[in-house]
Amino acid sequence: MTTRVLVVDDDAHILRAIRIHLTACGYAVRTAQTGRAALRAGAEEHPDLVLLDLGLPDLDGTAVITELRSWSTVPIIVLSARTDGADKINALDTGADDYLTKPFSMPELLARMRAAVRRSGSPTDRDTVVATLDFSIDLAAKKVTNRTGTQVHLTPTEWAILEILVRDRGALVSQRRLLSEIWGPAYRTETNYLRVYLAQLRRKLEPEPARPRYLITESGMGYRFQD
Amino acid sequence: MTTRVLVVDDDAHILRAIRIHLTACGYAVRTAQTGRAALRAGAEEHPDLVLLDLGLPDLDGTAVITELRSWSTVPIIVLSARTDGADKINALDTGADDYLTKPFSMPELLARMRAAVRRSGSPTDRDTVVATLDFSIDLAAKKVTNRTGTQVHLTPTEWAILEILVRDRGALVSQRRLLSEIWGPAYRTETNYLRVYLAQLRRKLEPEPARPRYLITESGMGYRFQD
DNA sequence: ATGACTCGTTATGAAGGCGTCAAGATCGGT
DNA sequence: ACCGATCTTGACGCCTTCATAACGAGTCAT
Repeated sequence: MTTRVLVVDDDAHILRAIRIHLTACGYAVRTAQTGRAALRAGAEEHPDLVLLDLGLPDLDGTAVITELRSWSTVPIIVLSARTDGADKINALDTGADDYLTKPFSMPELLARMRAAVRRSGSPTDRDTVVATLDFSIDLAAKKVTNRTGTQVHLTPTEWAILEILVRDRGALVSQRRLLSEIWGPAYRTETNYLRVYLAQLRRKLEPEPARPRYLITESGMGYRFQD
Repeated sequence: MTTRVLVVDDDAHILRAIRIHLTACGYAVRTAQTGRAALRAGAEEHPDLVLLDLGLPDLDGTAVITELRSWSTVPIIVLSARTDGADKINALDTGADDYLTKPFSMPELLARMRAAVRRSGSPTDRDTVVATLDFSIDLAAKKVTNRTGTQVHLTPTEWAILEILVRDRGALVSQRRLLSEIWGPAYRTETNYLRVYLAQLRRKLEPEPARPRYLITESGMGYRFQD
């Protein structure tokens, strides 16, 4: 679930510096040095975010924005050495989401990237539906639908547990984390609660509650949601 | 369809200057000089955009952002005299969409406002008419029609609740969000109100008010409009 | 085999949430 | 000032949900 960033700049040094920083912060980085390469990479890889320098050798920066915007709503943050106000306004009105003037501070860029990704993530509601063979879970609508199409009713606690497990689907979630997040840190040792609620969830979701396919127990460690 | 902007700043001069500029550009401007007034105005008027100064007399600016973000996704642009990088990052991570340092150029602010509104605008509006087997709701005309074709009369509060539920039809809407959007953040815990009005809506809309088909209660979490 | 341990399952009293009704309070128009 | 519509507020009984305990099954080391 890493965020994929397309970085476009004609200066190989800057490109390298940004790549190192972003990779260290957990982003998957793809780079392009020309406008055409940027458009190709955008179409091929559908990045979650674009960092765009306006001073490209082949195409005007605003042309890249226009072209991208003709088919995509991916957030675009412009990085530019031009301090001219008209450039800023032009880029923003063409479809850019944000505009930073070089030199900028790396922490600020990272904060603006987080803000841009956060914005683009929620309203579109794409990744919020997790479907299996037997049921599907809509995290945004807080809705679980059966294979027959009927809705499954979950209590607040059941939903809280399922939500954590599904958000980190595939990964092992420790009992401690579940208990701390739902009941509070003081209940870290009440593993009893988890057994009760996991049983209820299995009865409601699993085709064969006695032999769980999705809500897996890792004995002594925690639980895992498996697709 | 003019864009309504809430401008928050403790300095009356700046407030006045911004108001004049924005009004001249076709925005509908509402102002607030304190954090509390801002939160009240936000809940009452549902602005399309918030311009927020961080240096308020009563509340910390980030507290205002947090409170707004607990129930609203309205774009927030922070205007601040603080040039400190940490403030910027903090505000952005709390939920702000953009951050401008004073003094800023008016054209740039306007361009960033256009970008923020553009982003937030379109993805939410779906069909304005929602029809079920028993009634149909016209969100644009604010009208509800019975199966027999007669119009159902709703009070303003009833309509406000129904509108929120129908706009996010299928999704669970938390009690907190309903109360914050309609009565204001201070009424977050008055779940009593919701019970009364949901009962009234059911009596007017449901074929069998005792056994709701459309206005579903999710105990402990919120309400859902089901098609 | 025994005991220690973890897990799944079920049952139950208590607490809190919910629907309902009805009586004041408030507001707006005549 | 009056009246109707609307909103607030409190009280009551029902129902859902929660915490908790008890018990059986499986696993592992001794």
